[in-house]
Amino acid sequence: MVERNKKLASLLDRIADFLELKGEVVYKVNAYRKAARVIEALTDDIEELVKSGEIDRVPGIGESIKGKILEFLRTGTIKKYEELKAEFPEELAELLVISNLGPKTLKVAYEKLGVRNLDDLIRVIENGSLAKLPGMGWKKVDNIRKGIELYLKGQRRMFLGEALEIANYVIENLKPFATSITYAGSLRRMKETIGDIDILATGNWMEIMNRFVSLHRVTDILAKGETKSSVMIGPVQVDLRVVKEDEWGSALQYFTGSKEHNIHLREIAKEKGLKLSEYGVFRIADNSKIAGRTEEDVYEAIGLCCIPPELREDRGEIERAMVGDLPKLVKYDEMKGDFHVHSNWSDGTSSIEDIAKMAEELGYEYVVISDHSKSMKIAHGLDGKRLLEQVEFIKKLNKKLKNVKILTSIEVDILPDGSLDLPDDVLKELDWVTASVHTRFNEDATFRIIRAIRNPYINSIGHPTGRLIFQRDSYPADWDRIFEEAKKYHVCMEINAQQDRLDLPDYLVKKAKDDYDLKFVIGTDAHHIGQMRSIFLGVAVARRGWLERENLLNTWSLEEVERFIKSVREEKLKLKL
DNA sequence: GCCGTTTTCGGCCCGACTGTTTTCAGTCG
Repeated sequence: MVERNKKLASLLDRIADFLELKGEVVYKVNAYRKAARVIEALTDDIEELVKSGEIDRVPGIGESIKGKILEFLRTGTIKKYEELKAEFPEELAELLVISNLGPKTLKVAYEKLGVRNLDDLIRVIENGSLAKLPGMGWKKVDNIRKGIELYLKGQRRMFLGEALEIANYVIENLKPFATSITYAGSLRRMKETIGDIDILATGNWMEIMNRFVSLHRVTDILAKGETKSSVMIGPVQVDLRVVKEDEWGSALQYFTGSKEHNIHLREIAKEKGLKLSEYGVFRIADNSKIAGRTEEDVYEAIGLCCIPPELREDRGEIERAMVGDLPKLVKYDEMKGDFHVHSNWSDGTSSIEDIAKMAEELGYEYVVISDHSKSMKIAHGLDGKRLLEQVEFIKKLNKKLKNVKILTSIEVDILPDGSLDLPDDVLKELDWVTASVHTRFNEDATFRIIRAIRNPYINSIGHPTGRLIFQRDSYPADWDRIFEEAKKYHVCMEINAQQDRLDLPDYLVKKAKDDYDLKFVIGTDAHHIGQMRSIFLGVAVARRGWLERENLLNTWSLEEVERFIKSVREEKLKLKL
């Protein structure tokens, strides 16, 4: 995420909060919110866009907000924000994230009861004065109390992999009783983290709902009805909805989202005299239903081709679907190899033979064994001598293997000065070389990565941002410069498929593809053969990054990959001369 | 505040639920 964009977005968000508290018209508030989302999603620094004049073409940013952006770039803040901050306590706006407590209620509590922060709010709930306000009552106050409890617990999102496991458990157990059943929401869009799980089914609602709430792993039943039930499975909320067969497509479309995608879609429907809801597509004129049974029907009725769930974030996919020009995304079942697996030669627990066997089982043509290099002492990293022993070992093993080839490799450490942890005369013996940063996560890594990219034997950068989801942010880095250099030196970006990495993240994948036409490799970074199965998480990131076959080496045959490696090495040696 | 092969003004996504209402406001997804 571009740091400056993030700061600007949060400032605009806060202005929206204050305006909402002030009672401004909702459209004005929404305009600021939308602009904040748009700016946050930009992969280019907002200052660059202003300089180049491209800012005028960014949807959702008009004269007024553009003026505030200029002001922000000039002064580091926005006068309107400072004024509003003088009018309302900042802490008050923060309370808006509490469920069941909206701006209207909060405004009245502030004006009539002097509520300025969470402590004040709890106090007026306890002493009953909030319930006495006009339009309020004990039930509303009770719901706000529940909202506060949730807020204090700090709702944790979960990894995509965790959510999929739970969703699949529910679906497997309900499948025998449903005509159709699948997961929807951010899970179906394969977002990197998931809040709660939405499952959609058709069939006999009573049977399905009964089975659902009595699943073994259910720890709490929150609600049970004809169309919607909610349970807790451990700390995770799972919602199940049962819909009619002829509403399956529109319901699936609606519940898959994203919200932004759906809003944009409905605007387009409206322009065409249509109305889109979870119940179907209707002609506004006579309220007749023209689609709803399948998602394809729904999109088609609005004049679009069906958009893969991973793209539904309103980042240009709707415009592309209107002209029938969606990317042909890589598919989950077309992976022909894994570019990053550790063996028991370093810190992995599986033998190279077992890794080969697993690769065969997964239907691969090749697997890249890349252990750690020597400076990773904790991981028993390989020095030059042991690495060359491993290369000899693999050469012999390859002669015995029939269906799969092991490519020799190393995950060589990029040292603090940008040099590599192994000499070139060792690296040149390998089929593939991945270079990764494993130290000094707080320092800007741009020059280190660029120096590594310029090495003639490097093929890819491993987990390029170094982030750990929920745990550690990316180190600061100038991705434009890195991608530019990677393009010049034919270096691929890894999409690391470990569930807590997913690195490169989807938005940078899209940027690297769109702006620099880079190539990518998915590596599971497996330390045990079981983890090789998680490659689908990497494919999900690739799809969310709009990748097609030509962008992703894993979809290529062994022959294509070897040809690519050979030509790239020749090119790079030429550059060196 | 943004936006325009219906427009430079007058619109702005759709529906459900809840609670406090006697016709609707607030909140949510």
